[in-house]
Amino acid sequence: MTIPVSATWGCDSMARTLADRQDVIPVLAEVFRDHGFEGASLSAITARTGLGKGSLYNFFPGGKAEMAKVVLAHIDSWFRTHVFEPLDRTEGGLTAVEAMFQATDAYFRSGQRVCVVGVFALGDARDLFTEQVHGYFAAWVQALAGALVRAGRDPDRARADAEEVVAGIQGALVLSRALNDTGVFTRTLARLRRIASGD
Amino acid sequence: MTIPVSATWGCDSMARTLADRQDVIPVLAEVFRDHGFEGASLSAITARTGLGKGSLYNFFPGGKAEMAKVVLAHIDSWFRTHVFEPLDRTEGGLTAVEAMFQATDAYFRSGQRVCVVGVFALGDARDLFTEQVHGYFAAWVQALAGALVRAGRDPDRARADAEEVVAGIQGALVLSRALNDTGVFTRTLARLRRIASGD
DNA sequence: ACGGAGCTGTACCAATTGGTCAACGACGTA
DNA sequence: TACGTCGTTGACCAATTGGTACAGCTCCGT
Repeated sequence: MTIPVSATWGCDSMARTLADRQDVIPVLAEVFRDHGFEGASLSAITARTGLGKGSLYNFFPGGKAEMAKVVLAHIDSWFRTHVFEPLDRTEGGLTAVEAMFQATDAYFRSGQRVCVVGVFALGDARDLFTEQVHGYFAAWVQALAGALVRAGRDPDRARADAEEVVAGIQGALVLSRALNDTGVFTRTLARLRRIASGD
Repeated sequence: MTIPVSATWGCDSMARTLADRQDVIPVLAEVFRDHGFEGASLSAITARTGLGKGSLYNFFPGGKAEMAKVVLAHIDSWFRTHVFEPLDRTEGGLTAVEAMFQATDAYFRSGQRVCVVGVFALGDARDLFTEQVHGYFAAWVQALAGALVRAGRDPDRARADAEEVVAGIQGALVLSRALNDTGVFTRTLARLRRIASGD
């Protein structure tokens, strides 16, 4: 009945548990992305990850809530290193801003992939993960606004522009998914680029 | 135990069921708004509406799916009469556009209320109500783009602007809810107004 | 070779899910 | 006053939910 682990795995062992927990996180992210927090049932999670409940609760003793927290932390970390910190490091130019748009377009697959944090923000999950949901968007707006200020924009205007860009990205995700048209996302991103570069 | 219907209602009878079914729809909309489609459990619905499951299934034999369809139709109808049609009727000016922004701000309570269609669009429910989700946003973009064209804007530009405004509204809902700050919604709406009026 | 540590699948749990249905009782008519 | 109609209720259903417990397994250090 049961297949020996080594038969399907066959590598050295120490890395096993650590590697697996790490490897599972992106899969969990996809499940939460597709179904939201409430909709991500344990059966869906076990099916997509290929892990039994035992393993899942071994990795994440806190159950679904901990899985979601880890996923949010993983996303936050990705955006911090690939988007927020490059923006923070930028001096005068707008190349980091353009890099942000490219990273965003790639990450969300031109609107075919939805934002987990955005999905959480719209539902009940917001109140379970207030901190992380708030932190993600606040960090994004702040990083972008800072970069715009350093590019010479008026601080109030920079903050307003940053809010509009971040909101615009989220809205483009909603709209392109609703209309099932990646063109909407691409076009909206193009217009947001213009806003970011100061019209 | 049971209170006679006439004691709480006291009107003529023929209208009763019809009136009730109509009255329930906004309550259903609130439940779907708060919890999404999957999250709107029948127990939550019975609690908020005060109706037993029997009455619910008497009004909506199709169950949750029919309730959601009716809610979507109700929302669509509201937007058609209060937003889309005024936009369609407008001739040259932008007063209907400004009216749209005011109606939108009031409807979404400056971002404290979320868009049911947007919530559905991001989740599994999109594929259950493809038609209605698509129709709502397509109609909005089209009505707004038409008004902008009639106000003298280049058709391609008008469509891009309309997409950006509608997406921006949805994004502002996400962002203001995530940051728990209605100011974000108000500010973003102000900037979208500028886009709509041609910078 | 042995033993312990820890990963894994799975049976099981109470609670809840969406949905059904038969009995109840309020109503208008006669 | 009696009756038939019909909306309503809440118990009940199988299925599924998130979560627990545990026995069995593989693996590693000794």
